[in-house]
Amino acid sequence: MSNEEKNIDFENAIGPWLGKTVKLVDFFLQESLNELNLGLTKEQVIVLKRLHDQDGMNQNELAFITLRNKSSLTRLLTNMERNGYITRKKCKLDKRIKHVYLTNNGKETFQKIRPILKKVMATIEQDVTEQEKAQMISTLKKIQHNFNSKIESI
Amino acid sequence: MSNEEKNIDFENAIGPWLGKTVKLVDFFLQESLNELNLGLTKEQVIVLKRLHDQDGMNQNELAFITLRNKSSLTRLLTNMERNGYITRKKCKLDKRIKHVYLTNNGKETFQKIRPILKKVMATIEQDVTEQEKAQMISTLKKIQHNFNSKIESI
DNA sequence: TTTTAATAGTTGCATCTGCAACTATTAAAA
DNA sequence: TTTTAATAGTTGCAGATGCAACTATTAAAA
Repeated sequence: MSNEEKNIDFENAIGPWLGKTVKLVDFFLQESLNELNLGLTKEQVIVLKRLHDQDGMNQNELAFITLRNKSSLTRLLTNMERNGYITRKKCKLDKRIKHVYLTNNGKETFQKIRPILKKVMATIEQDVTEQEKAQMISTLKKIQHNFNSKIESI
Repeated sequence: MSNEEKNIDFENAIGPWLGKTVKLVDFFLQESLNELNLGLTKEQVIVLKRLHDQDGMNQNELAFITLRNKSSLTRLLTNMERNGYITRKKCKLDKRIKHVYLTNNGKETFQKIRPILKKVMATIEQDVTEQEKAQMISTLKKIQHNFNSKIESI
């Protein structure tokens, strides 16, 4: 059987295993959030987390740090603003820019979901040794580098 | 600083690194597909791949193997059928079931995207040693097991 | 200073997604 | 055999996403 005709093997490749693992983690995170009955999505939770770390980021920064494009973030924030988790304030010095802040409700809500985030992250690393963890992150960085260097060279 | 107040550290945790890596891979895959100008999405490509491996699966099996729920698959297939990549045929023995087949166009299209899939998978594993790869997959399996055992116990 | 270019954010459009409720069909229980 | 339960797939609803085109504003160039 020539190489051209050989099936692409998803069972022994890193990519599919990565994808499946992330889907499982995402499912478990969303499942845990649903139990709180706050109508929160996992995407909104990441935004809450990032704003908790650094309140007042502008939308550009927030889009970058949460790994989505700006139009997607716009609508994510619209939903979160409607639900009272965040507010947008136009910058006085540069009226193009909007800074994003947690409301009190947003801050309180983050405290409610914090244990869930911790639980999910702990479940991921359960029975994973420090050595495995370091090795995993190292290889992930290498993979990211592989793509970043390809993308930048376009 | 008490443990309750400590920030959740995304930089030294496996979860966020996994998520970021998968997003980067997905972006690169979609980017590569867009260059073909076939209007194909990465999700559709995975369906083509799975049907290429095993034509005629029913929707339930296809949903399971592609890691999505059945309603999501229904609409994915609707789009792919509209674009002439697949057909659905009602099973005569059990009229609830629909088998899904690649059309000739679907088969030809898969041959066009096969090199892209190979390229993406090769980029992921570029400069990754066999030892690293085995270690990575082993740890990913462990993580999946952590969640699967939690989910099953509900 | 006027023109041009870059930037921040929004919106239209199309797709993907999950949940819950629904239809149709088949299998199991009474 | 009639009733009940389970199964396969679809649909309404709402959210997330990316791309391209758009507005408003600011910065750079002529």
